[in-house]
Amino acid sequence: MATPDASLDPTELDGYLALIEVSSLLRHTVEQQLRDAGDLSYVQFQLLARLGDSATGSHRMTDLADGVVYSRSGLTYQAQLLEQRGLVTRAPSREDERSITVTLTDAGREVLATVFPGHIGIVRSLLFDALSRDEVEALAGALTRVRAHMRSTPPRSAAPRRRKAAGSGS
Amino acid sequence: MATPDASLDPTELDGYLALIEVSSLLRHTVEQQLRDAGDLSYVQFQLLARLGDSATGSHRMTDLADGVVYSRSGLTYQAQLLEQRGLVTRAPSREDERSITVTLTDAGREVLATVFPGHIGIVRSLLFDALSRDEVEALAGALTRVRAHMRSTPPRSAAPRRRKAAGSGS
DNA sequence: TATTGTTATACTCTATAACTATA
DNA sequence: TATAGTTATAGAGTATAACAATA
Repeated sequence: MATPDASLDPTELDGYLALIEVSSLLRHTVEQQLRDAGDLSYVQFQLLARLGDSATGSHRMTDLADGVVYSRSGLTYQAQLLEQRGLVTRAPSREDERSITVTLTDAGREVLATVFPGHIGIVRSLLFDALSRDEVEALAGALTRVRAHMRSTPPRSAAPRRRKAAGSGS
Repeated sequence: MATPDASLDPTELDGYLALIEVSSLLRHTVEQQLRDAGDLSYVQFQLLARLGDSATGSHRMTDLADGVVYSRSGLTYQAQLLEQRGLVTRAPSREDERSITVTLTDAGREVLATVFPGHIGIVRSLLFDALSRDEVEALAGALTRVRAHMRSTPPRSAAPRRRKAAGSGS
């Protein structure tokens, strides 16, 4: 068998398959927990968490979209759901009237706080309890590298808000 | 306790966040490639690949469901789509008339072959090109450990009456 | 009665395109 | 014209429960 670019050695293949299964199972388990504990989808949780991480508790819609890799309409949809539940507010920005500033409410922080311990508990028990300290560091190190690589790699279609240069006459 | 179970140290947190983003992006990119190259969803690809890995090219529905973590109805849905496209056949098993044996067709193998190089190419360029050999091994090692741990951990709620012991390989 | 699988159905989520409004 | 966001809409995917058939 040849080993051209389009192949993986056994270690790589195993790593890839393990990554898929691990992330899949972790995601699945976490989603259930989030649903049970706070009636949140994973995306909704990510949005709230992102707002919670911000010093102001706010972000523009566009900034929220970046990193969650979603279509704008998808973000609008999720933001509406969160707003309806009173977990965030949406208000036009004064600096740029085109922008909408999304802000975490107290209720939003509460839900986040309610959900967080269980979330972390799952990540710990499912992901990290199996690993030694060295392995944790190796894993984090490798994945951080990969993440940086991915971020710097032209995603060929996940461009933030680039219109597709679809040839002639749009 | 200063560091209770329900918390993660910075390295762990970073590792977790990196895992989420990496797997998410990888999945997203691969899904597009599979869609473009073979009009397959990731789940459909997984099912075909699983059949392709089998010596006989066949599996029972139940065996296919295991490891893809889906509901049975979800599997039926996907299997129907694949059958309609002629990529698999479904036939009752003679050993156990309750079981359905799903078998990869030549057309299925063809699609798999068409799609595979691009798939692998993405995994390589996105995931492994950023890592040294040592990192690849460390990543694979850690994730393999985690996977084994997860497989041996009671899914806490995804087990109606599923008492299937014996963790299998791969 | 337990297991294998299907069907019916409802729902969530995502993506595309057309649209409004501001820069 | 380009950017920020929404709306309309359509489709894929998933889960649950009821169901039939075999062990």
